[in-house]
Amino acid sequence: MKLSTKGRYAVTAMMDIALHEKIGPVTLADISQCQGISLSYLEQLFSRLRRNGLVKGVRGPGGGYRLAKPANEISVADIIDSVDEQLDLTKCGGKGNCNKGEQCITHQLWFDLTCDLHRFLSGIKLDQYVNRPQITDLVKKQDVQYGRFLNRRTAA
Amino acid sequence: MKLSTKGRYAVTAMMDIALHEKIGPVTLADISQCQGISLSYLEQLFSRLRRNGLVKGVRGPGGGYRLAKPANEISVADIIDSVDEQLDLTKCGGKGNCNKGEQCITHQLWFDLTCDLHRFLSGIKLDQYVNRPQITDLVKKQDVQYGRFLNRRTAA
DNA sequence: AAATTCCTGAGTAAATTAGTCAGGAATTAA
DNA sequence: TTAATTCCTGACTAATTTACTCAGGAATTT
Repeated sequence: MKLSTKGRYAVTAMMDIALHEKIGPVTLADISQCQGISLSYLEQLFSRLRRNGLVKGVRGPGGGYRLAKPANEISVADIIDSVDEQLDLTKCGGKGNCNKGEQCITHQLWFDLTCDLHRFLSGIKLDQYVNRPQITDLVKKQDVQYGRFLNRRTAA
Repeated sequence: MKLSTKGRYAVTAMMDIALHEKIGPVTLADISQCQGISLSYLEQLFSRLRRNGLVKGVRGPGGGYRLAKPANEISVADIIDSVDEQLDLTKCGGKGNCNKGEQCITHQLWFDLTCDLHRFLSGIKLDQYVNRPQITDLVKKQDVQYGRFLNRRTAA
């Protein structure tokens, strides 16, 4: 696990999709424009999110990305792990050979911290933010601003 | 706040000092050798740790660095904030102008997350690890291995 | 058939991390 | 008082990661 802007981009994009689940698939082009992330970079990130089973791609007009499972089953930890592919803070990848084959003095600290942090971020699911009026209002407003989903009938 | 290898280096180094508080100041040369971090990089990091009031430098032979306050008053968050100088995960630095002057849809999420994470890492103090037999044993063993503190009388 | 969108991979630019080098300032011990 | 030790500073470089660009193909819808 690492915590940097890359993971933030991924979570932001996933949130955008989660917030529009009821409308239908969300295109990367839309996310790119509305969230200010380059399209190609999003494609890189989504390639990983897809391989990790967090999203499903739908091709063709009207297509885009949807969540591959319910929003209450996708955690911030899942997303960050998908794009950063680092599961822990230890130098040694949890093996305990961080200092010339032996444990370094902070191995235990990082090991514990990784567990705690992972547990913590695993507890934060996408759906926790999806239904806050504070956020849904903001989303509606911004969708109008960007002219999103204008000629789309709401999906099943 | 960011969570990367830079912060890990800093925490590792601080732990090394905390673990030897009773013996006396710890030199960056020692830390460099024992923890496998380049001396000059350590100097960069300690420049910040010093300016942030976490360590005190003691010059001259027998010198080194000590903690500027008790180990139970120094948290992992303090250390990471010192070297990474980023207090939050939001794109906008907490200002809420992340998307063309307005809040982006994930502002609240990052804002909350930052608070939680900060609180969490603030709760982990250096002294929590200093007295674990598991760790002190390891330290003693490695100190012998590296020939540390051989001709030093234990300090006050 | 044409438009849309995902999807892939290779390549580049920018930022951050990590390390190198050179030299000076304070302190201790011989 | 000299020499050794150690902090301390700043400028520079290398490596890695992050972010972006470009080009083109595959599936799907209209």
